[in-house]
Amino acid sequence: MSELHLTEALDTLKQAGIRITPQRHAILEYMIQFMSHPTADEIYKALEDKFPNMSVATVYNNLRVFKDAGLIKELNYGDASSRFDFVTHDHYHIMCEDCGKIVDFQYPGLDEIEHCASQVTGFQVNSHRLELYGTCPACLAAKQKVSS
Amino acid sequence: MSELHLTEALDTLKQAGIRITPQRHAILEYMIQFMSHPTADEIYKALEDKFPNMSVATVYNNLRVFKDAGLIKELNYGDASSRFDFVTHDHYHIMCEDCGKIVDFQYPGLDEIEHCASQVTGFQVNSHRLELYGTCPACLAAKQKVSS
DNA sequence: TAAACTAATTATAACGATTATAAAATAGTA
DNA sequence: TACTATTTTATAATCGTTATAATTAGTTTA
Repeated sequence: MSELHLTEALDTLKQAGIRITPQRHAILEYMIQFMSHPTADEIYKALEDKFPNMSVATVYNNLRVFKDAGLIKELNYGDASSRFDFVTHDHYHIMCEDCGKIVDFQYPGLDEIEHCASQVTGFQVNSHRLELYGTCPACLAAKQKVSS
Repeated sequence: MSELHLTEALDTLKQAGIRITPQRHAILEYMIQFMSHPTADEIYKALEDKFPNMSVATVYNNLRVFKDAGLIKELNYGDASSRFDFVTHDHYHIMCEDCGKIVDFQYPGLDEIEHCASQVTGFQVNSHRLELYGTCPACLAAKQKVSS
């Protein structure tokens, strides 16, 4: 399953004429295997055993390469580091405001809103970003315990 | 109209025990009058005639104060500077990927999606963020001209 | 397979937005 | 008017990210 994602991803790169280096292979492998939403620095730290000489710039460069190739998405959160998300199927994110955990969830097409906005503003709409914020079950439970 | 927003905003601050300084007054006035989505630096530059000695830190500090008081919202765009939006009624933003222009538009309640996500993930949902991206009419026209 | 060409990596320094700090100034109140 | 906590200012620091230039290494072609 995750093997498939990896070979597909490598194929996409090859198609686009992008070289497959060991570092790129490892970064992709990491993102697919853990399916988390890591920062560039987390990836860098996770791979420093395997690549003691790898530069942070390499991580950033390659994340941009992957992003341009459509393999991953970048999630911005103001001052904090960007997080990167391997693209599988369309999904949205819900983030815990207490612990920062990010959970995926699916929701059927919001194409409707893109169409509506296009009508009203005259924009040609390419994409949208939707995120929810709240408190995750674990943090809810923790709060419950404190207050009781 | 914008007068009303200003006095309301000042009132909110007073209620919260936050002092009204000339700088705060001017920043609020600027945001309400132009109803744009300025960066901290744009505000800083716009007010440097009135306050030649004002520090950038003052702008940042007060934007945070206003944000905590619920008067404004912060819009993050990765590496680029945050933009700040005076809160009036609920609306969403659509951004031009070519020139960076941000336009407001309204769309009736997406409470449905908050409810749905809550069911699926077990989160308590507090808020959401939705943004659209595309090309504005002016940039569309410019492209048309070039290609014809 | 080896040479050649080009792209990628590394190490480092730079950048830019934002924040921390400490001293000076000031708003709000008694 | 005087007091006191808050705010402003000026400056330096921080941190994520990117630019640069030299070195290394994929890939292609002979």
